[in-house]
Amino acid sequence: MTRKSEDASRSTIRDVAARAGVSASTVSRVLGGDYPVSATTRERVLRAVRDLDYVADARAKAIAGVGTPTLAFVLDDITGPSFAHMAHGVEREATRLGHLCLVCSTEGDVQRELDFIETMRAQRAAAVILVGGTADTPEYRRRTRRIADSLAAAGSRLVLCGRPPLGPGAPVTVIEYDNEGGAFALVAHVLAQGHRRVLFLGGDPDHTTAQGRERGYLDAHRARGIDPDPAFLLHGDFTRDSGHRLMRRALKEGLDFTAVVAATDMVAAGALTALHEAGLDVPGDVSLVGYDDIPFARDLHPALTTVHVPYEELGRLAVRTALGHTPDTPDEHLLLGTHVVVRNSVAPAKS
Amino acid sequence: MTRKSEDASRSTIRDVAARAGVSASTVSRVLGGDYPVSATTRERVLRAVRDLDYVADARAKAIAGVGTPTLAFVLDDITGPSFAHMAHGVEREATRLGHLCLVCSTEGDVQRELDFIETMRAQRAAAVILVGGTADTPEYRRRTRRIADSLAAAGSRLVLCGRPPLGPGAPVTVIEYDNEGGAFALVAHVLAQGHRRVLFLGGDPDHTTAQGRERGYLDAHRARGIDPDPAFLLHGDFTRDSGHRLMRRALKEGLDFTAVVAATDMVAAGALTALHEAGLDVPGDVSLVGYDDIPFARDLHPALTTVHVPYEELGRLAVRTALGHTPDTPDEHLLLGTHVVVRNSVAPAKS
DNA sequence: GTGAAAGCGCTAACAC
DNA sequence: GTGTTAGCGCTTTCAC
Repeated sequence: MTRKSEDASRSTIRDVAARAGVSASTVSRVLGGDYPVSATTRERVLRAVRDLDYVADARAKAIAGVGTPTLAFVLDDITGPSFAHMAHGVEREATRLGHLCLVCSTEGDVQRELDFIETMRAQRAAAVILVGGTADTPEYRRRTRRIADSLAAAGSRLVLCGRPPLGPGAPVTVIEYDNEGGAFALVAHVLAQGHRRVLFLGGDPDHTTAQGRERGYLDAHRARGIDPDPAFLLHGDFTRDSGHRLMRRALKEGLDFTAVVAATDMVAAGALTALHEAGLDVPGDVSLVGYDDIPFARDLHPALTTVHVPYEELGRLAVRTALGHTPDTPDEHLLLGTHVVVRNSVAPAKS
Repeated sequence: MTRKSEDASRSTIRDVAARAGVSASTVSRVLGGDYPVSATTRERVLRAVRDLDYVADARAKAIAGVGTPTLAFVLDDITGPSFAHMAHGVEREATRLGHLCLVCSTEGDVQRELDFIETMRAQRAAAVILVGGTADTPEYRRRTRRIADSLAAAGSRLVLCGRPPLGPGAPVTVIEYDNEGGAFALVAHVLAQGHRRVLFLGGDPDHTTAQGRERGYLDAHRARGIDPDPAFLLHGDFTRDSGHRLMRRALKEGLDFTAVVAATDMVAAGALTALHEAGLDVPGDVSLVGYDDIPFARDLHPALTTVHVPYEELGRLAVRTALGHTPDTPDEHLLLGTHVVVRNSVAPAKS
């Protein structure tokens, strides 16, 4: 039966030393691992440690130069399935590599993002991973570039995961996936089924991820010599509710389409429900596709044709590359591929 | 144009002091905020800070007694929607209260959980929040109890969020929701529609959450004087794939049921797809209900009847109560209510 | 108003 | 093997 400390909250290495009748250095040594200490001393120290339920203060160790490295990641909202998968990848790999993980959800607030990064710099985080796209403005690039420089100067590293590069020369690691290419392939698939009036349920027009997917949508049309009707480009966000709302609106306005491309599977889910509510059959009356290939996509009815994105892999790679980075490593930029997963939500166009 | 430091990685308060021609204490004072410092000195210091892109080491501040408080939360896998929502609640509230958040996914590995908690104790985290149910064994309780004591002795706090108490006297804060009650109401609703042969697609029989829901299922039957067929109790985990697998098996084995109760919405989603694949209509041929009320539940077809659980609220409350705890606060135990959300996946039994 | 000195909890270089 | 000392980067008395 281990006796509990009287006041573990204050128990320090010196308390342990005192109780064991040795010096603090000795305690440090037995706890530290590989250092010759006599068996009996070690025993006494260990006993004192147990009695006091002592555990060394990690912060103190850190400033003494032997801390557990930490890694930070910041995302919009962990609640989105694709974010969650990236986060999971980051988290797993960090743990595997013996790093602690600090998180922050910004709820899309740029200031929060900035503040958090500064805090991470103060924490001397080994790397800061920005997860997911963002509103891309010149101002944003300028600020982020500065952050990247600061972090780099401090021996840390900024990682953009699922977010485009900042431009040449910025000391950042970027791991992204091909939104444009994926959307292109997806829309090409829809067009190949004969659809010509294809609705696009997009996100925030300033958001990089939304932009990439929209570009793919547009390019796929142009590649076929089709000039997409601007009225078919709807904007919202990446949530289920946005998809539902947008779809209802399109229906109410009497937009004449035979297929709809949703910017994410969540959006597609909401859209699907709106379609069902309107008594429309998918894909009989209208075809529908999503993007992300979240696990749930298979359970929609009909099972959703979508684009698979290796989110977990993305997260894992982000930490691996960031942590593997040394001052002479060239700045890395990985672009992961995606592929269309054909299921049952697309049918040939009627006419 | 801010001049960038030559080597910000080493720039310390003394570097700033030197550059500003003052002492370290003075720098500390101007950065610290409320302390009389002459305007010109302050200006010089601030300039040096900018020039060197200096930011005080948070770890050092911490051991000097003025750190940013930190809070840790550990869960199985952020990828599950309900976990994600709890995490989100925790994260938001922590941020609001000015705390940093450390995360750890255990992937269900008990040892990982233990190790992480110990690490958090070393980090002097203000509270450690264990999110989600777990396999409940005497061994588990003993260990967790010890952890709770250690944490308490160190002035920290163990919080069980969505996990049952450890027994009397343990210094823990527990915020849970009523699995049993929710399941009871849900199953009662199904039985009220005349169903008598109701399949239960459960989770790990040792897992507290799974157990609670299973108890609710059983009790609802008994309350009606029905003795549920043990063959109708299937066990798996809380994933979509588990639901799919279990449902297929039940179908293949020719189990004769008219309704199915899934332990989570994810399980229900997989089950629904399996039902569809078998050419069965829901709720025409068989009724189906889930648990958790994840956003997606509305987009299943038919929209899923389920139990709403205030996950975010749960997370928020967990941190609020934990952080509000003082040595003389009585140990709190909050049990949040749930309610059935009736949608379209249940129909009256045929016969 | 500002600096020198002590101290936070730890590790490491240097003695013995 | 083990203790003493210095030092990590910061804050905070305590003097002046």
